[in-house]
Amino acid sequence: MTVTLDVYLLESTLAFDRHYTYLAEEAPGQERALRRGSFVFVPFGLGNRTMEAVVWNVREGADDAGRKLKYILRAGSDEPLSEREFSLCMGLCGRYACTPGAAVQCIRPFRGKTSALSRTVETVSLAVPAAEALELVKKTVLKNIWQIRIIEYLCSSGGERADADKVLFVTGAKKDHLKQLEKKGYITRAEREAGDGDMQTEDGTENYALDTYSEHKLNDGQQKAYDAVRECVDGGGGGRFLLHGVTGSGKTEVYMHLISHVLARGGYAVMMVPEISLTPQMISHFTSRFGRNVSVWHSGLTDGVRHREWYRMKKGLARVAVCTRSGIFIPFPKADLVIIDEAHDGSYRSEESGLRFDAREVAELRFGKEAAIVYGSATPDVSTYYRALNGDIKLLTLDKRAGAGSMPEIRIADMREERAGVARGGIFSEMLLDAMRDNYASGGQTMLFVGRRGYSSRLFCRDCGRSMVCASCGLPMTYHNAAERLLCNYCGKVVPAPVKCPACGSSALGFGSPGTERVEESVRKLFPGAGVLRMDSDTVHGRDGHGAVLRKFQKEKVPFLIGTQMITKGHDFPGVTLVGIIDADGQINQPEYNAGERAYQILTQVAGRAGRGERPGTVVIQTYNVDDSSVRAVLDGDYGSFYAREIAFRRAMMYPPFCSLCRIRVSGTDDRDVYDRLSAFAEAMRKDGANASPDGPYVRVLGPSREPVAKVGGRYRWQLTLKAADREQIIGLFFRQYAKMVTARDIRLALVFEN
DNA sequence: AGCACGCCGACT
DNA sequence: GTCGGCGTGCTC
Repeated sequence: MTVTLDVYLLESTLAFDRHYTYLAEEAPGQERALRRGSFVFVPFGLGNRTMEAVVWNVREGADDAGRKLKYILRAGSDEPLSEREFSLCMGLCGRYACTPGAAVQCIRPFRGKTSALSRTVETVSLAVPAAEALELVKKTVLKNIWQIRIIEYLCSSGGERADADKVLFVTGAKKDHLKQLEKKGYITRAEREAGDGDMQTEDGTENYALDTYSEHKLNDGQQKAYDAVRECVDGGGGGRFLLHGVTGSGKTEVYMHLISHVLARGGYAVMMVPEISLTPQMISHFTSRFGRNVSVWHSGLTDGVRHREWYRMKKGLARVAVCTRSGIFIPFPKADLVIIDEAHDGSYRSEESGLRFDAREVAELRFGKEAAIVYGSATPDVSTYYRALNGDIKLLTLDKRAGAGSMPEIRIADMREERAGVARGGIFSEMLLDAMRDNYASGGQTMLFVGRRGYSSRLFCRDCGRSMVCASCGLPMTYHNAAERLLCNYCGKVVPAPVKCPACGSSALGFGSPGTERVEESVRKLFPGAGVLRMDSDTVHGRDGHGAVLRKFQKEKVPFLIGTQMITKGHDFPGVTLVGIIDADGQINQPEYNAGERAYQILTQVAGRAGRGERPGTVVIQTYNVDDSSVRAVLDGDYGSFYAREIAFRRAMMYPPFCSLCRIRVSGTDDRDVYDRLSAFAEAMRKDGANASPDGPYVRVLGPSREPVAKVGGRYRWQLTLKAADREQIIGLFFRQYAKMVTARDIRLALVFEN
C-alpha cells in the first residue's frame, strides 16, 4: 500500500524551511508503521543527497497530483516521536519561530539505535571447580597476591560468572592479572550485553557516598514554603511559585526537602541551575544526598557520559536531574517538580542560532500542566514578580537568614560631590580610596568591580548625574565620539550631542567609563608594590583560566582583584573585606529596557562578595545617580519600592511585561545593502494590511538601528525592534513579510525575543 | 549545503 | 564558435 508523507528535514536553515512530500511503500502486514513523528531518510536535491526527516502528516494512497514525487529511501529510528514530544515540537515552533527540524533535534538528539546499551560488559568465571582452585592457592602454585585474591573472590562468590570491573574493584587487582590467570587456564573471560543494572552507578562500582549529607531542619519560613509547594505536588502539579529569598536564606534546603518528597513518592524532579561549573557545592550536596538517583546534565559532557545519562533518565534509573538550560530537553517521561534556581539569570536564555529558546518558558510549555514549577531568586526580575503579585505565580518569601553571617555595610560615594578628585584624572572617590587604604593596611583583600558591558558609551552630566535619554523610548542613547552624535538603540533616532545638560544646564558633560586596564594602572600607582590581579576577557585564557585566576587570588591572598562580571560568580572568598563598584552608572544606564533590574541584580551580587568570612565587609558604590532605584534597593535591601518604580516605568513606556518585545537582527557584508533591505522590510511590516488597527499599528516596528556592536567579522549588523501585545502577532507579521529579506544570499537574519 | 542553469570573457 | 567563470535559485 502506498502512502504519501509530508516531512520536515532535520537539518535545514530558514532558507529552505518548508515541508516536502514523498511517497512510501508499506509492506503487507507493516501498515501504519509510518505515522506522525516517524523518522525517515529521504533523497533530497539534485545530487540525491540523503537527509534525515521527520514525518508530520500521512495520507493514504499516492497523492501525486500531477507532480512526480520521490520515494523515501528507508525508515529511520524505530522510535517515533510520542504525542507528547510532537506537541512540544509544535509549541517550540510556535513560540520561537523555529523550524520543526530544529525543535526535533533538541528533543531527540539521539536517534537511530538506542546505542547506549549496545555496548558489552566483560565477565570472568572460574575454569576449574572451586575446590580445585582453592587447592592451587593453598599449595602456593599461585604466587602473585593479586591473582590469589581474584581466585579467592571468585571461589567465595560460589564460582559464578562475575563482571570483570567488579572483580577488579573488589580485589584491587589490575586487568593484567586477569589476563595471566586466563593464560594459565584457571579462568575464562567472556562478554555479555550490558543491561539496565549497569547504568545505575558510575563505572559499575557502587561507590557513592549515600548519607554524608545531613538533612537540616527547616525554619518556619522554609517550612511554609515547603508546605505550599508540596501540597501542589501532591495535588497533581500545575502550580507556579516564586521563592524570593535573600542570599543565605536557605533556598537550597527547601529544594532538597521537596526533591526528597518527590523521590519518596516515585516522582521525577528537575533542578535547573544557570551554570554547572559555578555550583560545585550544590552538585555534591545533591549526589551525596540522592546518590544514584541524580543525573547531572550540561552541554560540556563527553559523548559517552551523554549517552549513558540520557539513557538513565529515559529509563527512570535517574529521577533527579541537575541541569543547565539545555537540560530542559532531558528525556524524563514526566516531571512532578521543576526548580529553577537563580531564575532571573540570563543564562537560561539560549542565544545559539538554531533554536533560541528560554529554558524557563520551555519548562512551563513542557511540564507546566503536571509539575509544580518553583522559581528561586534573591533578585527576581520584575516580569516574574509582576506575575507573582497578580495571581499567576504564588509568592513565597524567605526574609530571614538561615545561618550565621552578617550583611556587609554598604556606602554610597556621590560622584557629583567627588568631582574635584575625579577631575584630576582619578577614578576613585575619597571614600573608596580611604577604604582601600584602610583595608590594605589591615591585610584585607579588595575586589574592584568594573562593569564594562558591551562597547557603548553614553553621555551624562557630572553635575546632576543624568544620562541623555531618547525621548520616545525612555532609554539612554549611545554616544558616538567621532560624529558627536547620540543614537537610540531601539528606534534608531540620531541627534547631535548637546553641549549643555538639558536638565540642569551644566556644561560639565562626560562620557564613557574607565575600563579594567585603567583601573589596574591607577591601583598600581596608588599602591606601589602591592599585588594586583586583573580579570576580564583579555586576561583569562583557556578552559579553566577563570578558575585559575580566582584560585590564585584566594591562595596567595593577593590584595587587589579587578574584574568585570566574571568576578561575581563562583567560589566564596572569605578574605574579601572590601568591594568597590567603580561605576554603578555604567550598569544603570545600559540602553536596554531592563537595565534597571540587571543593575540591581549585578550590584547585589557584587556587594554580596564582601564579608563572607569572619571579618565584616564593606561595599562602596560610586555613582552619579545617588537616588536611582537600583542603587537605593541595594542600599536599603528594599525590593518592594524598587519594584514599584520599575514596573511604573515599564507600564508608562510599554515594555515587558506589558508587551512582547522582539528584535530582528540582520547582518551582511554590504552595509548599505543591509540597511536598505531592512528598511524596506520594516516599511512592508508597517504597511501590512493585517497589522493596521484603528489606533495605529498593531505591532510597533522601530528602526532600523545599528546593533551596539555594529560590525563583527566583516559583517555589518542592523536591527529592528518590534513591540506588540503578544508574541503571536509579531510572528504572524514577520512571516507574512519576511520573504522579501531572504532573497539575498549574503544576508543572515535572526528573530530574537527579549522576553 | 550542493548542484545546475545561465549569461558573459578567453581560448582552440 | 565552445569552454568555463561564478552569480542566482531550487531542492518533493
